[in-house]
Amino acid sequence: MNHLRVTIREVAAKAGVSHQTVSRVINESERVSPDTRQRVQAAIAELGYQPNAIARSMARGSTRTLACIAPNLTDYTYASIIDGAETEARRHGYFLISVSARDPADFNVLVEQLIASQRTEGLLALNPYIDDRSQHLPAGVPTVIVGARARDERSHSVSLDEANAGRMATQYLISMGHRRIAHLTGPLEEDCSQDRQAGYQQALEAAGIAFDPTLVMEGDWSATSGHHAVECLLEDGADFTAIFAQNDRIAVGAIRALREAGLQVPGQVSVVGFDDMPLASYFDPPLTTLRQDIFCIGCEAARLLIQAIQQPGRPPQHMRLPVELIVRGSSAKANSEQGGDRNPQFN
Amino acid sequence: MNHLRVTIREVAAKAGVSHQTVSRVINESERVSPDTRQRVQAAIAELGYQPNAIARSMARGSTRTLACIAPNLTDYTYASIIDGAETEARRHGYFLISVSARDPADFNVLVEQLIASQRTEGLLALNPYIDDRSQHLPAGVPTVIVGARARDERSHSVSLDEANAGRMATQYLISMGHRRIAHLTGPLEEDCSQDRQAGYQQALEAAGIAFDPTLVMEGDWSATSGHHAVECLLEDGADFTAIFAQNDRIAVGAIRALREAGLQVPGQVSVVGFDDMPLASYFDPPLTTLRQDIFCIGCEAARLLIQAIQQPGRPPQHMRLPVELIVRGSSAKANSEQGGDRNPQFN
DNA sequence: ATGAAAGCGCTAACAA
DNA sequence: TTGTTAGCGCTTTCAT
Repeated sequence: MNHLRVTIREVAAKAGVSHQTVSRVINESERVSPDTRQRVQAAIAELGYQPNAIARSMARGSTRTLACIAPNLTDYTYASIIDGAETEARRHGYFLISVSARDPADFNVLVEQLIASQRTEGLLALNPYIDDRSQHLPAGVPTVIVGARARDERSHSVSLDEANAGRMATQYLISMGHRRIAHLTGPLEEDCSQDRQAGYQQALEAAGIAFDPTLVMEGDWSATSGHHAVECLLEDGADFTAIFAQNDRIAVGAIRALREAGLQVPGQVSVVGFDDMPLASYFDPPLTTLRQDIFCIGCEAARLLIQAIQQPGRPPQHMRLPVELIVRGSSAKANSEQGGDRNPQFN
Repeated sequence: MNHLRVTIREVAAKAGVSHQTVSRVINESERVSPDTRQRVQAAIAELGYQPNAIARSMARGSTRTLACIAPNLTDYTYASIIDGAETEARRHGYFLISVSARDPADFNVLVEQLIASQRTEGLLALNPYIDDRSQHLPAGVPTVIVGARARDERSHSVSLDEANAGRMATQYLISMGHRRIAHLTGPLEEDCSQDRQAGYQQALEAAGIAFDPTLVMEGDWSATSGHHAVECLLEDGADFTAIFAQNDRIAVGAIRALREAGLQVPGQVSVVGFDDMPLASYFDPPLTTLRQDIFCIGCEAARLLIQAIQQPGRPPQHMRLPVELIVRGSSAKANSEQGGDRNPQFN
């Protein structure tokens, strides 16, 4: 096997044309006679010629590659967004380089290596921290923020309608007769956690229920943090008949802790999660949760980014996708004899 | 902001040196006087110069980019391998382009676009189908097969010691007194499913238990397929006191189906899964499973691939990583009064 | 220690 | 319709 790759000029020589004509053929230009095209294509096939993508990027000044920076690549949410974005990108002839940034410093290094180096033409920033002093988005490069609010005048964004989602979950629990609703959040430095909490408070307010900050516990999205939050709540003698958890893993951890304390779900405490992760319906009890079309978020983000690349002057777009409440077994009507002033752990 | 990026020549002009000297500075060559270096670095900082990665790739003939083709990017197993590989690749100065190939045709297109176009220098093929007539690995390009056996004389591979894992799970159940052990596999066209099943059969044989093909059900890795497999087994009146499922999702589906049939887990049927996925310990009952260090598999795969790129003549390496049995609540000793000849569905 | 010249493989602009 | 000439921004000889 010939290790030296065949170039456009060798094809040209073989076909008896100039290298430019070969270029026209591989770029599907109309300005080539059918006969010439035929000969060039034959030469290409015979030599097994493949255009060199880097040389094309160089000559065109366009790499047809996007960058995606996420906190990690394994969380189902991030992985799904990336999968959606990758699929959509490829439909448009783009590739996606996905990297995980463990911290803001890492994020900045990656922006430099991927964007400033012009290796990629646009950036998908998944769930960046809101503190813009620690993470620097590149100026002058198309950027789509996913899962958080845009933080400047240039960036586009795609996210859920988080506040509305928070309201929906809370309203649902209120409609089931719950008035003491604990709230287990993700890291409050993340936009989505803040927005979901805002929705939670709005729903309480709308129902005339006083917001009780002692019922709010911050977590880190892990089941362990949900478990711990409920332990703390119970230790403090908190009084609640329902829990709204900001993701399904927190919900699952919370349910475990409730069980360990001898509380029944949903008999004594109802639990609502968020995400509708793949096995949400296989937990015991099956999780009531807010479903987001996470693959779609990734697709839309990639679509927006490619539009931004191809139409530079375009004003920033901000997409908000809806969520859907999926009612399963982890939530139920509040027990009427179980008053809001009795601590459920003593039932 | 100047949209036209600053080049090496502008830096050179500003520093009063040739562009080549700037090149030496950014490539950390020794052959530059401290004084010149200083001036160049000042000019770089002042102009905000960033080397163009594509031009460097072009000039060097090396893109420092790897390709990773996976069936999808969302399965926890694939996502973890990719995360591990990406992290390791970056430690070595490489980026990773990850794509999902929905079918073998897609796989071949991607190989062409990513490898043959010389956009990437090596390939990580996750769990490719064993049928090598449908998926064409590139010749002459460093390749590491992950999660399957190497299919040619050139490719490297990283995978679990699947057969041994299958034996371990089965031996464990046998040691708990089970003799009628059903086996729920993944798609049998995948190497790992075959190998795990081989281990299962070996363990039975070693224990003098006849292999009963009616106890083996093929699935597609989904919880639904596990659920369905158990339904079929029960409908057929199959006789078993334990199940070895080839992944945790299948196990979870199986447990659901057993419950629906009124069977207790692990009271009447023990279940062992595979993977130790993140919430395995949060299911009811917590899953007994085989844990694999999946992030490590990704790291090793990337390490091997980069070695293969940097030392072309290197003979193919084949790494096999161990698994670990994690005993939790879904498995228990076989009920002595629950004979091997009674159908558990009638208990 | 530094600079000049020659490409890497391709596309784009202009000629013919 | 086709060919010629210049680069793209950098690295790599080879001089000096």
